[in-house]
Parts: sequence; C-alpha cells; structure tokens
Amino acid sequence: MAREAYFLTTPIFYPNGAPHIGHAYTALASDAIARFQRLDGKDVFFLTGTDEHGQKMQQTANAEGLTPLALADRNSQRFRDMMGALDVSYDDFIRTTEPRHTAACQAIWRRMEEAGDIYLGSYSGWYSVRQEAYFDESETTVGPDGVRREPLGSPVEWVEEESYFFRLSAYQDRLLALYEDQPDFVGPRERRNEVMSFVRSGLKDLSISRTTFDWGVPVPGNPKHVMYVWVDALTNYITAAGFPDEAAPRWRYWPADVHVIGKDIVRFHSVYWPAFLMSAGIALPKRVFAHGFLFNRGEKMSKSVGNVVDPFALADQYGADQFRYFMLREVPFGQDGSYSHDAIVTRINADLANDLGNLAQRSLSMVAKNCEGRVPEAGALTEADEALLALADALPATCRTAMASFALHTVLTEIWSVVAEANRYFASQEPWILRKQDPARMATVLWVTAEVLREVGIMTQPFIPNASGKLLDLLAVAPEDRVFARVGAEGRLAAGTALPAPSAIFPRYVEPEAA
RNA sequence: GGCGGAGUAGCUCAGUUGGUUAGAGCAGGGGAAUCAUAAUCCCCGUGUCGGGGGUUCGAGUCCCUCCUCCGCUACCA
Repeated sequence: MAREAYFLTTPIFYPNGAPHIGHAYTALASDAIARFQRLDGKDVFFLTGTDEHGQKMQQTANAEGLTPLALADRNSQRFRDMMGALDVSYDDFIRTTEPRHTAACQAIWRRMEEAGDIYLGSYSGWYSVRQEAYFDESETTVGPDGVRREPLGSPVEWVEEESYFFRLSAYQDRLLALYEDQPDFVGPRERRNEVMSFVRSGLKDLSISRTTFDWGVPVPGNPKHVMYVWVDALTNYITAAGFPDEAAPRWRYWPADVHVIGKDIVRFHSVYWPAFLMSAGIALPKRVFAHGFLFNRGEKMSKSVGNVVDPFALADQYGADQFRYFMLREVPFGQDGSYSHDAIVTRINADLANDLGNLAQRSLSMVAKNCEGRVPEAGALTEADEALLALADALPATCRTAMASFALHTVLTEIWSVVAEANRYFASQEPWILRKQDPARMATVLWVTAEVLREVGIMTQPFIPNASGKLLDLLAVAPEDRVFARVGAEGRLAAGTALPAPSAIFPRYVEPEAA
C-alpha cells in the first residue's frame, strides 16, 4: 500500500547576503513538521532552496566583482550549510538558476499566456531597486537630501518600460471563493482576514516582466524581458515536483500540503500564486501557513541596531537541538516571538536538562545499578502505572491534533506535560526506597518510567532529533521502531533487553566564566 | 479614514457554545526527599480579567462607547 504523500516547502531564500535567524526559524519549523509527518508514516517531500535572480543579486555581485552566478553559488552554499548546522532534513534544495527551473518558468508562462491572461503593456513609475517594486508617486517622499524615497526608505527612480501584465483583476471572485471554500487555505486566521480584505478591495493587473536588467528567466518569445521575481520564485515549488513533466516521479507530491512562509510574503503566496496556478490549469496548494517574526529581546533585528544574530553562532553556543527546542517551544507558531539569552538558558536547563534529561538519568542509572543494566521486568501494574502509561500512549493522537493547525508549541507542551507527570510519578513511587523494601515493585516502577521515556523519545524526535536519538539508544530501541506507530501497547519495552551504560542526553547550560 | 486583532497574576500566555471559589509555565517565598545533571516533589497569588455603560438570574466570555497597542489597507498631501 502506497504511503500518503506529504509535500511541504519553505520559501526559497534570497542569497544576496548571509542567512539570518529568520531564515533559520522558517527552516527549523518546517523541518519539525517534515520529521513529524515522516514519523507518522507519510511519504514526505520536503523542499527548500534559494531564489537567485533579480537586480539586487546583479548589483551585489557587481559590487563584489563577481558574476551573479558566482555570488549565487557562494551564498547558496551558506544556506545549505545552515540547513546542515541545524539538522534540517530537506529532500531537495532547489536553485532558481538551474535549467530545470528555467524550463518550468517558461512552461507556466506559456500556459498563462495561452489562457489569455498575459498581455503586453507599458509600465512607468517610481521604481525601487531594493524593493524591486514600483511605487505610486503618492507613496514617495522627497527627503531633505533631495532624494525621493518609498515608504520603507529606499531610493526610487523614474522608470518607464515595456512590461507584460498578468490579468490578476480577473481572478478576484475565484480567489474569494477559494478562501470561502477552504477556510484553512491561508493560516493563521488573522492572515486570512487580511488577505480577504485585500482581495475584496479590488485587484489590479500585475506587471510580471522587467527589461531594466537581465539576470532572470527570459520571457519565452521575447528575451528582452526577464520574468518578474514572483513568477520566477513561486514556480520553484512545481519545478521541484517535476513540472512541466506531469509524468515525473515527483509530480505525485503536487499539490503541496503546505507552503510554510513568513508573514511578510503572505500576499504573494495566497493571492498571486493561486491566481497563476488557476490560470495555468494547475492544482492549488492545500494550505499556506505564515509564521511571525522574531525579535531580539523585544527589539526588531536590524543591522543598524547591531542586534542581528547569526544562526551558526547560536547553534554553536547552545547546540542545534537546544536552539531548535527553544524556538519551537517558546514562540507560538504563527505569532511573533522574542528571544534572549536568558530565555534560552531557562528553557534549556528547565525543560531539557532538568525535566527530561535528569528524569532519564535518574531512572536509567537505577536500572543500570539495580537491574543488571537490562530492561526490568514489570509486575502487575497499579492504577498509577496505568494512568501514566495512558497519558504517554495518547501522545500521537494529541500531537497530531495540534499539528493539524501547525501548533508546534502546543505539541511540545503536550509532550512535556507527560514528562512532568512522569517526574511526579517517579517522586511519588520512590523507587530508591523500594529498592530495599520491595525490589519487584521497584522494577515495575523503573520499567514504567523507561517505557514512558521511550514514548517521549519517539515523540520528541521532530524537534530535538539528536538528543531523542541518544535517549532511544539508551533504551536500545531499534531504528525501525522509532516511529509513532510504535508508541503505545504495540511497542512496549521488552524485559531483559540489554541496555548501554546511561549517559547524559542534555548537559546543563553553564555560563562561561566571565573574564 | 476603512477593515481586523489584541489589552487577564511581576514576566509570557490559556481561558470552550456566558454559569460554581479565573488557570498554567517562568520568576519569587516556605517545606520534603536524597535515586539523579545542586536535578525532583509538595505548599503559597486580596489579579479593579484596559476604563465606563448595558443585556442577563448570572459576563473575562454578548452589545454600546472610550483609551492604548499592533497588523493589513486607503487617502490626503
């Protein structure tokens, strides 16, 4: 029986600079979803990559004395490195400069053209190179330095060019129907509201080509033009699925189950993209989910403030698992969040080292010392034993429910509520006293605790893959048994199984000695 | 200006279709235990649920209004 396909994507990142924490956050969250679905038995295709065209790339390359492609090669690799440093388990890393992508862009263009949705016109207005967008004169202001700028502050220049347009105005009703019929298409809900009100207010046709630079995908039949950034970038999602070859092995993954994005690009994904696909006669993605922004101690990160944080440095300082856990546990997925050194340390020590790490350590070291280092034999289970096991057994269902709305933080909360319950259980059962008074009962308590750790270890894998793996190693769980289907009665630890010597899975974070 | 969201314990937030003494985590105070990574467990909150008015037997939970913050969007210039 074929497993159910699950296709999720990150946005493709613009590599005219180094990856920052926002990129890392998107990637981490997407990775947790991808790993979760794999462990839940889905056939997952997890796509990420880099968006390498556009005038900014061309200009940055010029400034550095490189060709645009050389710049893209170098910086795209840094994004790949980041994925590695954070243990992001992508299945494909697409680059928009690849031939397969040019082919896909030109194919979708032709289809939109055949549908009668593309026409040649001309465009003039105040253009910002940095934003790669035109602005209405009313949106611009002339500063004291005599330079005209758009609302975000980048300089604009008067540009007049021939341009192809996409008949976006024709899609207003179909888009609204989409949002009505599929209330989950755009999430979280507040984003859906914004999108709907934007579309309801009226859509103008969209300029989808440029002639002012040539670093892009040429428009078929008129190579004077290169495609507008969003036609190029959004199309990556189907390129990777094999488009336009609908017999390609990966085409079965399309339509995507979810495009994970940041809230700044909601409109492109929930308005332009479905319109393009409708025009081209291609199935629409099932969902678009936008996460929020991260702030450094409540302040927006910016180069000028100097509080930009390098994801490599964070992974290095705290550990990739710890960093992942913090980001996904502390910030409700979909909302803005804030991080600080103190908050990260608190999470690492309280949740990871103390609650989970120490529970594993205290129970498994008792097993090592008192049960010959083998999974102990459980006797008859008491009500307390059954109650704790029932909570852990329920985790796949509980977590699946939270995951259905991408509530990653809730998934973690649910898992840790079981960890907390296991700590209460262990303390109240007092196996260190039973050791002398009732060794058989001690063995049962240790077995129950180890079994709950097994289940927790399986469930935490999407978030903290390395530490979870270590925990499951300590419990001698076979690789093929580390899946959600083995959580519950079917996968119980077998008494007598030899276990390796216990070792810490999470060190406490200790401040480096101040100089 | 329009649309939408938010304002609940020191901090971050939960609070179902209105219903018993408004909850959790963290921080703080006290205690127990000593198996364990000085970890764990137990106990401790007189919060004007932003202000005011209203509906109701009863409102954090519905209606009106005001204040503050945020998002999207428009316009004036």
